[in-house]
Amino acid sequence: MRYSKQRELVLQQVEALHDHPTAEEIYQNALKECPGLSLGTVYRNLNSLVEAGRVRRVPIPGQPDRFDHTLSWHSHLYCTRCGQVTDLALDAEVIRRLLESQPGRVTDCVLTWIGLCESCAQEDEAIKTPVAAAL
Amino acid sequence: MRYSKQRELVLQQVEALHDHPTAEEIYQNALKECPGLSLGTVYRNLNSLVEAGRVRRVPIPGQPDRFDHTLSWHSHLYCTRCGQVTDLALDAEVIRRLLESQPGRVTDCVLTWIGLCESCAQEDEAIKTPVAAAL
DNA sequence: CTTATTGCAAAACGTTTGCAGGTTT
DNA sequence: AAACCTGCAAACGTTTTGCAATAAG
Repeated sequence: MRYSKQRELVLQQVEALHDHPTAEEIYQNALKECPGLSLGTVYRNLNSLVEAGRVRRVPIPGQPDRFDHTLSWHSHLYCTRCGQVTDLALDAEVIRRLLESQPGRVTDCVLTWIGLCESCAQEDEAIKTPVAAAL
Repeated sequence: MRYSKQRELVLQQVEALHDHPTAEEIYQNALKECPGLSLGTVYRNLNSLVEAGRVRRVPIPGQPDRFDHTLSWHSHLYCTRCGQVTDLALDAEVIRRLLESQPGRVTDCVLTWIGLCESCAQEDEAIKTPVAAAL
């Protein structure tokens, strides 16, 4: 893999944006520092960076892929209210038990939680109980 | 939700095809029994059946959605060699520990294993060790 | 000088949607 | 009759691709 200004910039963005940006978000941010950059190049570079193991792809059902600078294994919570994706650590022993219980030759595992993040869960609670919120 | 021949047929197909068919596969099979059926209708009905809880959607990263007649919670293995999706039971205690450890208000969880299914893992082994396979 | 990488635009892909007409209740 | 559902085709959002031009080694 040859050096390229564009790929370096894409990697920088993924490492700078810690909120699991989409390709489009990475593109919009990178554009500020490299006018003329094209979205296709961002996609191509994200693919090679994922393949090279420098970046992780975070697939979210029914949503565009996100990208993660954290390389160690963890799970994600997709909040259906605010759209935010947050990292969730998992008990190491639970992971080991999961991995050990699998037949075949597993190379990867995608674990995604769907629901409300902590702050949306709180807000939602407040909305559901307006009386309590007014106190 | 009103009765419709097309929706009934889509449901039948999901229940008949136990290999996690895609919308396209369901469409192709249903077409035999209902010529003139349209793909859009299959998508619409799959969506309403999922919403009604009669069918489960199985999202596979980078692949079209699959649909599952099994309603109880389980995980899936996507074989990157043959493309097959197989059900994988999970230890109930492990699931409970996973769910309990989550913050926010989780409503669903998608757990997908990526790798080789048992038969592809075997074949792959045979290819990698041709001498052993010849014995 | 060779070949990877780029920007651009077009296409691919899976899926949704608007509409006019047909079905169910 | 009112609502729902259909087929059709067009549109959608995300991602990939073919191409000629540019940049890296």
